[in-house]
Amino acid sequence: MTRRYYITTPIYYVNDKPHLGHVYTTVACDALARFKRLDGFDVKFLTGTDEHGIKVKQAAEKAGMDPQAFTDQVSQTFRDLIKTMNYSNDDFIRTTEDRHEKACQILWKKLVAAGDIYLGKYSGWYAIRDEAYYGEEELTTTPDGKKIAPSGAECAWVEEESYFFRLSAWQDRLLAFYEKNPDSIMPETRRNEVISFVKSGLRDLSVSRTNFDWGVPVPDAPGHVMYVWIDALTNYITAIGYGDGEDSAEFKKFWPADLHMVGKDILRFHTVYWPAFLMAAGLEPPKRVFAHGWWTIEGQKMSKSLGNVISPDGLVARYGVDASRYFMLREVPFGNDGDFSHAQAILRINNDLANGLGNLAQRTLSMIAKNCGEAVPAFGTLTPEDKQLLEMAQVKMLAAVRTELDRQRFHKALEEIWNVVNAANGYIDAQAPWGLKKTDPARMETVLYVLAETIRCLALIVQPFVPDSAAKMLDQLSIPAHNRDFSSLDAAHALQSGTKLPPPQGVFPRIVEDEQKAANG
RNA sequence: GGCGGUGUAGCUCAGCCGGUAGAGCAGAGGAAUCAUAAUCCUUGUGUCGGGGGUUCAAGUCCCUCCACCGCCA
Repeated sequence: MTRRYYITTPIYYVNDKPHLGHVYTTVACDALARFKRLDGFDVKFLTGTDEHGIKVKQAAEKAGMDPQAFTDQVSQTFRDLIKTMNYSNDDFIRTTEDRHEKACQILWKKLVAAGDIYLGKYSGWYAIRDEAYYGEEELTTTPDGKKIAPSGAECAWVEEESYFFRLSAWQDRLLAFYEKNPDSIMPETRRNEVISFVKSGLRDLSVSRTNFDWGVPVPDAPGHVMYVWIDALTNYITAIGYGDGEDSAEFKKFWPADLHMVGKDILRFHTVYWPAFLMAAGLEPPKRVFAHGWWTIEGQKMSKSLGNVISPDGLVARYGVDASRYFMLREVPFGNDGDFSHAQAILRINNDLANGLGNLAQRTLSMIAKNCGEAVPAFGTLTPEDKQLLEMAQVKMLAAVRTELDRQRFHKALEEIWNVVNAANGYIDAQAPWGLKKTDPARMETVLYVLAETIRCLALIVQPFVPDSAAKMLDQLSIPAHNRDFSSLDAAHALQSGTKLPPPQGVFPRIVEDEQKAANG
């Protein structure tokens, strides 16, 4: 059995500056990718940027730049996040790369050969600003006869030659696919939306444009470039070598993707258009598309005009990478919308990370440093309490977390982990090793051993979420690099008594802000 | 308007195929003092949105009304 796992973020449109929303999607994928790697899978984790389209072309002109130079620059702001947020992506795709043009054209030709693409004429009310067509009934007319879209953009009647994808022919096969693969769209409420959309009937899809040239040229059709979706969605197969043909080893290995993570705004494209394109080309649809929710900021929509957009740099400067990652994944049931409030972030970070896991490690390791010769203590006969905690940490926790993450329930996975953190803090209080120090030093060592071993397990499993902090904890337990994947998360790989330990250091700092700053948000 | 969803403790949310409500956080009280002024224990009498119905029994099923949200290229 191939234990492989292919996970993707959307490609981000370079017209936008990176913000909390982008980071949220990618962090979720990153945590999953890291988890799967540690769990023994051969993982491919892809992210990238979407760089074509009339808007980009215009933005480049406005900046007085060549479009390629312009996208090079803007795309870089997204690549910078790899360091800022500590992403572990295996590749970064850009739609302006040669390999992508190749892949798009191969796919296009497949669709043509299958008879699913034909030349037609597109006409309608077009708003350049929105890069979108509107129906007559959506428009309002100004006194001087201008047609205005609901967005406020001015529209003009446009007719152009365009290639169409025969989406209308795929309705039944799409519905059959959803039926047979109930987990292919999550959460369930999104699945319902998609199904009802498809049931309401599908129109053919315009898939080329002649009014701009910043895109992938349509094969054998001078003047046409591919329009948005074939170009953008194809990135998922480009990155695994589809440009070298569908027999390429990497493509065979990684397709179909296990998970396309998307924001709910692009759900339809991923669950209707994309599977239809793929099936038409004789390829399998992705196994799952998961649409997560949006963040509001202190109860308000995130928007430039409100000036409440959270930048990745700002986020990390304030809380640190790991704490930021933790908060995003822990605070909200994944799939729901959530609110980002600084007060809540501080509460969560301080309670769970600093006071919970961080303090547990610190109190345990400093007792060991002071009382056990700076080495992993010896242990005697284990009591039922000892065994119970170890069983939780070494056996049950990983299974539970695995189950939750396989359904993208990040908050639940973290909750499972923190059940063990809380149990350990309860255990240390009940056992009171600081009292045993005088009455029964041998028992004290056993208790500290059980705690240290529990912390080892916790540090291992927390790696996907807070990679740097986890590494520090593992360093403090002198765990070698080759014993840090989940195959070591069991009793057989437990700490060896006598192993020298470095001096303990705090791993999760408390966030302390003066009231003024906290009040201002 | 059509389809779907939500409305449960101050806040965020669990409550599977019905048997008289739970968790975390916040708040209150206490214990302990190893630790990042951290930890542990105790503490929840809520019209389960309103009204009606089915049932021995309904947040849990049915109808209806109200509010909010999503999708309808």
